[in-house]
Amino acid sequence: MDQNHLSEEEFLKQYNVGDYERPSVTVDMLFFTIFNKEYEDIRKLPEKELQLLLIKRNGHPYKDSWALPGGFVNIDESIDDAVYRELKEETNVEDVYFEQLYTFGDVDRDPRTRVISSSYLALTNRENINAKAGDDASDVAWFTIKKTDIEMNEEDHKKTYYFNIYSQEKGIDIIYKIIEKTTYDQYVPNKQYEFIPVSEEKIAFDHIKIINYGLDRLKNKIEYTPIAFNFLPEYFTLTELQKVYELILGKELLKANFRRKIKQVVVKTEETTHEVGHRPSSLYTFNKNYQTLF
Amino acid sequence: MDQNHLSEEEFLKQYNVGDYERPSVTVDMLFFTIFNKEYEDIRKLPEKELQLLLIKRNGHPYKDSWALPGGFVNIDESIDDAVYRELKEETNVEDVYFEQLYTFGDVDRDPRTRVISSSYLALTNRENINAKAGDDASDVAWFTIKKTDIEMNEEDHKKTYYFNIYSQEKGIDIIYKIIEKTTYDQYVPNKQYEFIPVSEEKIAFDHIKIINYGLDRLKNKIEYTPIAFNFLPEYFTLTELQKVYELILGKELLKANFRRKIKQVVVKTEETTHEVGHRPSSLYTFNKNYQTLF
DNA sequence: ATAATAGTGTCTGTCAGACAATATCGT
DNA sequence: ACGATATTGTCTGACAGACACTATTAT
Repeated sequence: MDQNHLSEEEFLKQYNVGDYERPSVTVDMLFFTIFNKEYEDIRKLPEKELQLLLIKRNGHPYKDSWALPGGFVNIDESIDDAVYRELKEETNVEDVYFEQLYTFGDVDRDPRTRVISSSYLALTNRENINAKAGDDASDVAWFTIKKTDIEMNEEDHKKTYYFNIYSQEKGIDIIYKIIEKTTYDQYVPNKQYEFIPVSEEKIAFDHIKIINYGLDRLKNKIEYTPIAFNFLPEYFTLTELQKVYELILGKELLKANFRRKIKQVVVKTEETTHEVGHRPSSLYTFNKNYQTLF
Repeated sequence: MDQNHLSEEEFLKQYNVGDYERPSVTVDMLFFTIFNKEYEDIRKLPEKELQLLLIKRNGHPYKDSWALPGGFVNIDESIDDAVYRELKEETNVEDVYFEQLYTFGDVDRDPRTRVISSSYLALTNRENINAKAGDDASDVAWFTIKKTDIEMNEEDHKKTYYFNIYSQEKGIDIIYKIIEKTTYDQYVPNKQYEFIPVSEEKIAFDHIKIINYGLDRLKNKIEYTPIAFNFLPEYFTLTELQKVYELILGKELLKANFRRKIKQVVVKTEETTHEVGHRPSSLYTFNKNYQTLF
């Protein structure tokens, strides 16, 4: 019995949700894949690119800007279910690794109304994906993501780099300049985003911030979890795996050291690559019984 | 102009939020401090305990159970602002480190209505805090948190431990048994919570899950960020700092090694402890110009 | 002297970074 | 033979874990 002499059952029966204003809750998805860019010289291995799925907005606000796919969380589905549903709706894939990133809840994120958005990271290899434009989108495209360091000041705890989001196929090039500063009183770096106008194309809402947040997570997690394997097919070469790591970490690795490191995480198969114009490579699989990663 | 021939300004003017059902959004706060438990023998150093603030629920549901402090996110405030406001309301502190943990959004979290909750970690040292019971609470208390390993099976990727939440002062003892399993197809361990009834007292909602999530984050982050310093006053001894680390990590550390490790992160002052019944210790401060942590 | 804590030196094994050397395929 | 990639061996320095030893205070 509570102070109104109601049992829990009675209380829930008479409970009224109330009609004060509630924010809308949405999910935004960072759907990353790795794209193999083939060379004309078949003896050379394809170059890998980190790509992100963006949709072109059909209506206001941010009309004609590129936004993360996503949508509202329905009243009768969990946040994870909403992500699952949206992934299936927009890309027709079901079996994709995803994880929650961060929930963005600033008041002025969306000029229409108050929107709180949980961002999610989704990773897969490029096969079987057919992204299609939904109601709210006039176009869908995979964008290559690249960061280029401009300046690194160790003493100052300051880091400046270009953030390049482009689609060669569509002829779109979007550039932001990002300045990261770690101040004395907080160890979470402060990030400042500046749009560099090279064309009319832009990233909608605060999505550039979310994209960068996702890249940071990816970079951290690849060091101590096996997320990298989500980007690759079941069988892959060690050079392919290494290139995934190099792409996410943004630096080159030494082959011998990399192989020593991931030895316990992969299993060698009898199969090799064929007709590649050079020494064939053994194919490996992910070792599901790895103890610790690295 | 969009498909209805409206400019962005016109669009926003006529935009209607719509009246479909929206979930409620709340924040739940994990407010951790470290408590110094003094010994009668003044020559012995106080033992440190990790403590968490919980409130006793006044009404249904989970009446008389212990819950995390928190509340609704208002329509005109950011999630962080809501946390800031709640922290001030419930504990009257303003200058506290906090960070977002995870947003829990299962459909059946709260029997009253659909509630999506962002959990936050808040850390401070115990001074100047006066928690008070709010409207929805009949009591507030600091609970000591302890984990005791029962079983660790390396091959099986299985870990079992007791999760003990108690207040000696109030004579309350709450125990859960947690089983963590890492299965082949996912590297995020699956956690199973079992309430061990030693008394009538319980943890409300899914808050035991949130508490455990926060402890995991704390354990991870203490290794590569200076969060530990939030638990200590401005000046502290290295033994105190080490005990904070031991508490969070759940294992003893070797003094010489610990000191070598944190050398660059602290600054030695001229001051020492006084009248402690043994050799006095130098007092140290956090070095704000640390380059990397460990 | 003893209890209790503070503070330092050093041995050892592990591991990451760097680099070198050898192997195998197609043209 | 050459171009391209595959695969393995090993030297070195940094660093974490373990342990031992010395120092200083109050009772």
